[in-house]
Amino acid sequence: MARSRHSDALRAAQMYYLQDLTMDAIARELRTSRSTVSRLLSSARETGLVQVQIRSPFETGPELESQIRNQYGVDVHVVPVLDTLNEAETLDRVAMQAARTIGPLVDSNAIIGVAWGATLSAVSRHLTRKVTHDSIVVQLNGAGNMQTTGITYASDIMRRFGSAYGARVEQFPVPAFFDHASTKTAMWNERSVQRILDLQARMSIAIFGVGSVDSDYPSHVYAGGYLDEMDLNKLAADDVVGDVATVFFRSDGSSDGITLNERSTGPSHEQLRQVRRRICVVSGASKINGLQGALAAGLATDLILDEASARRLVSFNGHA
Amino acid sequence: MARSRHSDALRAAQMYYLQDLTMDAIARELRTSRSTVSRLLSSARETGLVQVQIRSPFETGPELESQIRNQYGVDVHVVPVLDTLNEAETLDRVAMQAARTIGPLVDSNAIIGVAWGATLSAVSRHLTRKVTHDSIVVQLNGAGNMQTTGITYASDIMRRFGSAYGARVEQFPVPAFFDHASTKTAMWNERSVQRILDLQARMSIAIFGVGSVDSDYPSHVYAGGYLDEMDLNKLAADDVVGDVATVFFRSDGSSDGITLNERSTGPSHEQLRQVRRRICVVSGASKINGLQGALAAGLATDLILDEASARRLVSFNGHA
DNA sequence: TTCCTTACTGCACGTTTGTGCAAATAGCTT
DNA sequence: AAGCTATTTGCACAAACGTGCAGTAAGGAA
Repeated sequence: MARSRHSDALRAAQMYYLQDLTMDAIARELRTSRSTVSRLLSSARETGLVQVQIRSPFETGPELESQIRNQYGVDVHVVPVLDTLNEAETLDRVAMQAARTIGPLVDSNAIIGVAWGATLSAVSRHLTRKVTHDSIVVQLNGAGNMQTTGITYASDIMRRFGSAYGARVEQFPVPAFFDHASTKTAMWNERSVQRILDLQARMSIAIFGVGSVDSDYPSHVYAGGYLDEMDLNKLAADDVVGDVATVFFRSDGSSDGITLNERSTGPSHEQLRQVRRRICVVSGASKINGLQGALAAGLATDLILDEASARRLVSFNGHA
Repeated sequence: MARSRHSDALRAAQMYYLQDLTMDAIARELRTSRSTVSRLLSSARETGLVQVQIRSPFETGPELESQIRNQYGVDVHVVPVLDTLNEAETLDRVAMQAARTIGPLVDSNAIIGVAWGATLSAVSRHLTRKVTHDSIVVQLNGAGNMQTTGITYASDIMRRFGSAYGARVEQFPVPAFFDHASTKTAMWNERSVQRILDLQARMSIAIFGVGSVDSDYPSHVYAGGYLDEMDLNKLAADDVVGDVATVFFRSDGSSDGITLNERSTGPSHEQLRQVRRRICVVSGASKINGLQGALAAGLATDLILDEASARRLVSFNGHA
């Protein structure tokens, strides 16, 4: 029976983590084999029954973190990685740690806004389960583009978030950018769209990466058929350095007069800043410019990034 | 340098618990040996840098817990132990789990009231370290008796609490019971005593066991030279079933008219009930009667006890 | 400098833990 | 009941881990 399985996992977890017994001893008490106990414990970790937290007492923690914390006023988690790892490995490690960091922040009745992109995709693959009630995962911005509807890619991300937290998933079935601002206006009056916008307005957590215009490894937005050449030229002319959820900004955080934003489906920066917890995940030193702009715009309350980027971010501001 | 040691421990902990690397891999990244990493991780756990939490989603948890929760309105943690273990082993396991359960509740600026006794002694030996600021550990009741000052015994407990949480320790250098109520009145007007009483009045957490009159394994209070035969007779005549911090109560939780309480140095039940978190630790089925009285008196907000006792507590009330 | 004390490191060994695989069991369908 | 599929279990082996011990480095006193 599934009932006893769950409660066995609980007992095993208590004995293992709280009483420091060996799996062997636990197996004897539960009258089962040691390997079953090993699996019970795995599933206990997997389902979020056991939560490992690292509370970095930041008065003594690495000064990198407190430096960033002070400069930008965000709660920062630096992920230690060797500088020699390649982008993909780094992303994987950052994503894994981001997923575990996000876990404790998610709670029942949360409305979780989720963007899409390579970073979020990686994060979504490492989420640890956690039981919550009446939570909702809502897509922050449309994912359709000129070639595909982009739906499957973004919806995979959303689905993983939803199933990790037992939350209802609300997709946003619109393109990333409209061709005409007037179409957006029209759509924004549709009740089906308003339902999503209403959820977004009530978000308690938002999770996103950043796009950076000059990334070596350009974000999907800049390379994936979402924008045509004219759009890209206009972005350059407007001094855009990056985006969050397909809404663009300049290095100083400003975004006034960037016309492309009028056709974008992501939440305005003003709206985003209303959200209580705004978690930004960044991996890869090439995103520095975008990240700097996003921080200047005050888009994040929590920042999770790799050590190399953290270093560059500090020196970036240091001699700027 | 101690600096790099601490931050290595942090990095190692992040890599081990958040990125799922093996100690071997971490050792290579930190350019040290695997055994050093093992030790770094031990110290990270030891110092509370890593915190393992088990969040029992009680809608599906063992019904024992929710039954007690509903009957007595306390937050309960049942410690799984085989019924066949002896008292000492059970106490040890309960104490270990109690210590880990208490950890997350202790915070900076806390004033922690601590009683003494076999249970608290065991708990104090298993506390996990946690860095806090400006916390104070204050002794709940005097420990002197007719034969000894009881100071070393109780003060060991206090000292362990203090050093685990980096808290200042405030002992209460009075006997457990005065011979004359008038002496107590006099002492209670002394400024040195008032300083302690003032701290007690501002406690945010209180931690105590229960004494049970008919325990097979009688509490120190009933056997240790604290009370003479006349006192014990009077307790029996008053229908006393147990005590918390040397303040007695009856099975229904009442304590009016128990004259011995006028000579006791522990906090009155009324005062104790003012404390936000009141954590009661109980091990051993023979304490059921005392525990039942303590719960009836509403002395605890949190209860940590072994499974066998939990079962007896439920059936006790079931056919009562 | 030399000697002493203390704390840390890596090795080697025994213990503990994860996991592929085959057997067993449970759940369903016909 | 039989037959099928999907899980779950225990075994056995390899991988990962903890710890006593001896060697080494880092301070401190004479």
